[in-house]
Amino acid sequence: MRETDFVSGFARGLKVIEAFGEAQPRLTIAEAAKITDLDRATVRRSLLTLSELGYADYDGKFFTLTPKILRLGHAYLSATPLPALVQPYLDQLSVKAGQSASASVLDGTEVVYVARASQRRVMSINLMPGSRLPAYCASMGRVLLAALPETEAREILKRTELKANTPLTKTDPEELIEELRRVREQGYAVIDQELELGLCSIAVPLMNARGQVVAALNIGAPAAHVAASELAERYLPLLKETQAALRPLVQ
Amino acid sequence: MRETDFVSGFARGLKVIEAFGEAQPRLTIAEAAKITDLDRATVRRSLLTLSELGYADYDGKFFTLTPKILRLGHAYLSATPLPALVQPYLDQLSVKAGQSASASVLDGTEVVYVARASQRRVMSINLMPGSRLPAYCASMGRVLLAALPETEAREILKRTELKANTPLTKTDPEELIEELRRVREQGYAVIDQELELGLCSIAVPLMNARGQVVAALNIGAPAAHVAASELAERYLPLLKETQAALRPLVQ
DNA sequence: CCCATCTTGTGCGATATATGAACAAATGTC
DNA sequence: GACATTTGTTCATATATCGCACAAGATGGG
Repeated sequence: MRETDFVSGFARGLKVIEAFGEAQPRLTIAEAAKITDLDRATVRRSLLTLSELGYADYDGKFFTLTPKILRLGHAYLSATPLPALVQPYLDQLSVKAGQSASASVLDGTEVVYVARASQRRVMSINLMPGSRLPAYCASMGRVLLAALPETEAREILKRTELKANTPLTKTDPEELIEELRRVREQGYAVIDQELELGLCSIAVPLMNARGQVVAALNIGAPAAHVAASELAERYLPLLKETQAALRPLVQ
Repeated sequence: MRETDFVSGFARGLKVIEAFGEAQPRLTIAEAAKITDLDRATVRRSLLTLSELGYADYDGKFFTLTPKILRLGHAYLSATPLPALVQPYLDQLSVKAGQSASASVLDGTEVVYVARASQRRVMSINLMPGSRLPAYCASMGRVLLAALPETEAREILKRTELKANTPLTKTDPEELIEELRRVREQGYAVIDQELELGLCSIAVPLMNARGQVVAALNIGAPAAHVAASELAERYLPLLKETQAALRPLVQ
C-alpha cells in the first residue's frame, strides 16, 4: 500500500471515537487529545465532525457519543450472520444453565464478544457485544487459540502482555501452549479464576459443517456457586448440545 | 462551525463503514463507491485505511469488516451506563414473560436498540443492539415520541417517511399525534402488527428519578400467540414492575 | 476467442487538512 | 482578587488528500 492510500484524517477520527469508554463517557477536547496523543486542534476538528454528523453531542465543553455511533458496529453485526444465528441458542443455553452464556471470535490477541445472554451480573467487568478480553486467560480465548496452528498461537502469545490478573492466572507461554494442547484434545477449556477472582467458565469451539472453528461458546459462573472442577460435569453436555445444533447452521 | 472545522476524509470514511450491512456483508471498491456515492479513489483509500488499521479484511477483491469495528460501538455502549444497567432486568423480564424484551433510545426519526433479551426469534427482521426501527410504527418509538413536546414530535414525524409496512400501519400524522396523546395519558403504547404482520408489542417509558424519559422498554410477541388486545393485561404489570425497579437506578 | 463492459490502480493539479505557535478565555489556587 | 494553569480557538503555511482522467486488468456473453 502506498503512503497516499492512507487517509490519516480518517484514522485519527477513529482513534478519537475509541478514546471514549467506560471510564471516559464524556471528554473535553484536551482530554481526548491527551488520550489519543493527537494535537488539540486535530482532535477538535474530529470531534466537531462527529458532532456535525450526529455521532456525538457537544454542550460547549463536553463531547459525548450518541446512539448513532452504534450504526458502525451494527454494520458488522448485521453483515455477519453469526451473532443473529447464535443469539437464540445462547438465550436457551443461558436459561437451561441458569448462568451467562456468550459467543465470541478472536481478534488479534483478544476475544470479542459477538453475542451474549446473561442471567445475572457475575463479574465486576461488564460484558456485552463488542466487549474484549485477553485471549490467553479467557475460556473462549483458549478454545480459539487451540484451534490455530501452534506457530500462530505462539505468535499471538508473544504479542500478548501476559499479566497475572489473579494468583491463579497462567502466564508462562510454554505452560499455556501445553494447556492449548490439552484443550484441543479434550474439546473444551475450563478457566478457574484466571481473569478475575470468583469467576470461572467453560468454553467449547463452534464449528461449521466443514469442521472449521468459527467462534467459541461459553458459560460463565461464580466460583462460589460452582467449583471449576464441576463445570464440565454440569455444563459440558449443554454446551455440546448447542455446539451440535449450531454446527450445520453456521457458514 | 467553520468550514475548516470539518474533516471530510473522516466523514467519508464513516459513510464507507455504514455501507456494509445485512445485504452487503462484502463489498468491492466499486460497490462501496456506488452505495456511498463517493469517488472510487476516495472509497479505495478509506477501505485501505480500514484494512491497514485492522477494521477490515481485504482479499484483493472483497472488503469485509472485522470484529474490531465493534470497538467503535462499544465506545458508546460502555460509555453509557444504561445498556449494562438494564440488561439483567431485561433478561428477567424476558424469562418471566416468555417473550423478547428490549430497551431502546430515540435517535432522530428512529429507535435504536441498546439492549435486548430474546426468547426466540419472532420477527423476520433480526434485532440486536444497534438495530434501528422507524419510531412512528414501533411501540418504543411511540413511547419515546410521546415523551417529547408535541412540536418536536410533529417535527420528527414530518421528517419521517410514513410508509404503510402492513395494512394496519398508521401513517396519518394527525392520527399519530392523537395516538401519542393517548400513549402519554395511559403510560404505555401498544402496536398491533404495524411494523410487520404477525408481530405485536407493548412498551413503557423508562424514567429516571427526576421523571425524565431516558429510554423505553418493550415486550414483543407473535400475534398468533397473544392478541394485541391482551398485551396490556398480560405484560403491563411486568413492564411496570421493571420500570419501577429501574427508575431509581438510571442517571 | 474477441469484443464490450465493468473494475481496479495511478499520476497530477486543485483543493482541503494538519501543524504548532500565538492568543483568548476559562478554570483553579492561594 | 490576582496569578498561574489549563483549555479552546485562530491563523499562516507546509503538507496531504480529492477527484478526475486515463491505463491496465478482469469478466462475461455471443
